[in-house]
Amino acid sequence: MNKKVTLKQIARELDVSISTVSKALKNSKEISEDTREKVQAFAKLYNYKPNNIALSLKNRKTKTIGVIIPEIVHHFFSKVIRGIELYANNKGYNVIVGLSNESFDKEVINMDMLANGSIDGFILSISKETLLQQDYHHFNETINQGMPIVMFDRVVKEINCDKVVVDDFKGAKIAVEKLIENKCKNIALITTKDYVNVGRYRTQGYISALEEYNIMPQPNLILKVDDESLTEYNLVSLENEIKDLFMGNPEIDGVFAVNEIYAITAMKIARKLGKEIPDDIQVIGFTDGVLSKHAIPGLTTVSQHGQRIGEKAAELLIERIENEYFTDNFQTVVVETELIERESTK
Amino acid sequence: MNKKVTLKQIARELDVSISTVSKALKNSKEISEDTREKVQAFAKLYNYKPNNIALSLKNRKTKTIGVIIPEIVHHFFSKVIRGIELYANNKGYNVIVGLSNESFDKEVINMDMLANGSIDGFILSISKETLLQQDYHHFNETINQGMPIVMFDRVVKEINCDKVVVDDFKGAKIAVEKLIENKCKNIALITTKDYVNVGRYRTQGYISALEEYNIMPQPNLILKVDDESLTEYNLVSLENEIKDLFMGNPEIDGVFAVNEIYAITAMKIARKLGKEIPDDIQVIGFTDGVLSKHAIPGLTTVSQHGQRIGEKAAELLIERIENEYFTDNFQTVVVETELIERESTK
DNA sequence: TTGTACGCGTTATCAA
DNA sequence: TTGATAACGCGTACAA
Repeated sequence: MNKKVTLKQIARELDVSISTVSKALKNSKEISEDTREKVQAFAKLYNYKPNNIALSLKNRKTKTIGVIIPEIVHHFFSKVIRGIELYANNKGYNVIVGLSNESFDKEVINMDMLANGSIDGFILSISKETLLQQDYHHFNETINQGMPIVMFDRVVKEINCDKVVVDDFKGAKIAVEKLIENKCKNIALITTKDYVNVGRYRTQGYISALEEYNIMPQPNLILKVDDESLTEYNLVSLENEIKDLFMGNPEIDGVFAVNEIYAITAMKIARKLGKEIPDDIQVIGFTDGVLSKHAIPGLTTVSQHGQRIGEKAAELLIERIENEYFTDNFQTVVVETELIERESTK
Repeated sequence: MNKKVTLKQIARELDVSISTVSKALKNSKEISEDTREKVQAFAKLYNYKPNNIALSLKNRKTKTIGVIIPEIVHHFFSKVIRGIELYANNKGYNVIVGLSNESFDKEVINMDMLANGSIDGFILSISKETLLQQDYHHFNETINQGMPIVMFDRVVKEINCDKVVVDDFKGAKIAVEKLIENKCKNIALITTKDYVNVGRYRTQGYISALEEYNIMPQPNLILKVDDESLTEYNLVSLENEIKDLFMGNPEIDGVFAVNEIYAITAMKIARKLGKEIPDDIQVIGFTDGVLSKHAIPGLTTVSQHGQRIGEKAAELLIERIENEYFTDNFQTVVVETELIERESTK
């Protein structure tokens, strides 16, 4: 077992000083060709690589990005991570991932673990519990210590930092407009409780589209799903709520749902109730994941371009890290959505 | 902006030595109650936290695990990561994620980046390209440098290390036996090319189940999907291959597919060809992801318990790290599969 | 009770 | 051309 070699060991072995070795490996002109070759050959033989930790300590830079997300078993978030990885790796950065699991405490603990020197900056999406409690002190403290943060998707106006968001409002509006243009007269909305701001914006987009066409929003057509558990979708209760929605409003001929699960479940329930898709009811979801693509019929969805969001977030963060201006000029980048049409609409 | 405080700054401020501060913060009896309180109060005020990097350098331990996987936008792998995170965080470890994107080069580069001091050990699943080339030198080099590795799912017998695998053979066998018991007479297999060993084992399980029941495996019922791109499923060509399979063998009344996508696609094609599921054809897949759960009809699958695999891998790795025996006694842990029955079988 | 000195691995500056 | 020294931040054995 050949443990990792250090400069010191090479120096001892070759009977020169540590700094000579260091310089020789950097091809410094100060060192004679002779020793340079000798050192480099030896280093190559023993596969010398500088120790990242020592470099981090010296440079006060870790070349590592911390990512905190609520959940990783989730198509959107994993796409974002892929985007972050892609961009960060290209720039020579590593990515450390922490999961908040939608919990405030875990979010704080994870950030604490990483904020003490392990990383150069954060990319994060806020947990539901944090949004609910509206306690954002940990973000501000981190920023105050000179550690830049970029938020994505679930962002919050109370914090001053770079942000990358989807145009939830516009994405939803375009989707609902599509349904209206497709002759839907009674369009239901299946959304989250209002404290999840992306859900709120999408709800507003829905209403705005209706108003655009002088359609009066009907409160009874709006279902705000009660997901008390925060993390796991309770399928049975979701199905029941949607069933009640359809049974109570048989005139529904279009559905806009703020995520894939809601949309897929709506399709399932509709068909159980004897409705054909898209003939009787047209459905559009949000988030272009595997479910939408492989559903039968294929689900028309608003794609968020998760990977692009990740890349952009990484770009903003690395920009700040490398230029060391941490305090002003914050931007909010909007990544456009795209309506991907499949068979659940006409 | 209050930059992070160090021991040195506290010492200077309070006009004591650095080591006094250090000891005081550790509640050492050596230090007088007086100074202890003074120091602790000051530290608390300025929110002192020891610098992880400095600790890592000193202790030669980073308390960080490196995870290299081929792809993160993938239900199974993200579940494994969740399991790793869960266990690792509990033990005070962080998780750094690298994506090989199924490429040999990226796998090597990513490991190189992390192996130089950034982490204490690896958990990884081998990329398809690496499996194809059968070049495993980077794993051995890493191990030889005293860095422990735990492999999961896509493992390889050539490397001596701890492994966590699914019993692909048994899982497949049980699935196919189920089909046979359900009166299927002509069971097709949709699998990968043989160099993906999990596909190979599942194929063997399929054959073994047939033989158990004295059924002669029919080569024309076995489809080895040609996924040249390695990373992205080419849906159209997949659909065509499956269509040819069904058209060429109308007697097929059961399908076992080695992953979700193959299974879902098989269901889709079967129905396009006018077959009812499960009445005309019963289908079982492998990997219990969102697709299986939300498909209509729900897909019966062999669940791999990804999260448990991740937890176990983390446990094995941390065990080695903390006990510093890196060279022998390697174990291969088999995580049992479970057949989850839904509506695609009778 | 407090402080000094050293080492973790590296690089940069300055001295020889 | 080479080497010694300091510094990054911390903890600890040992000296005062």
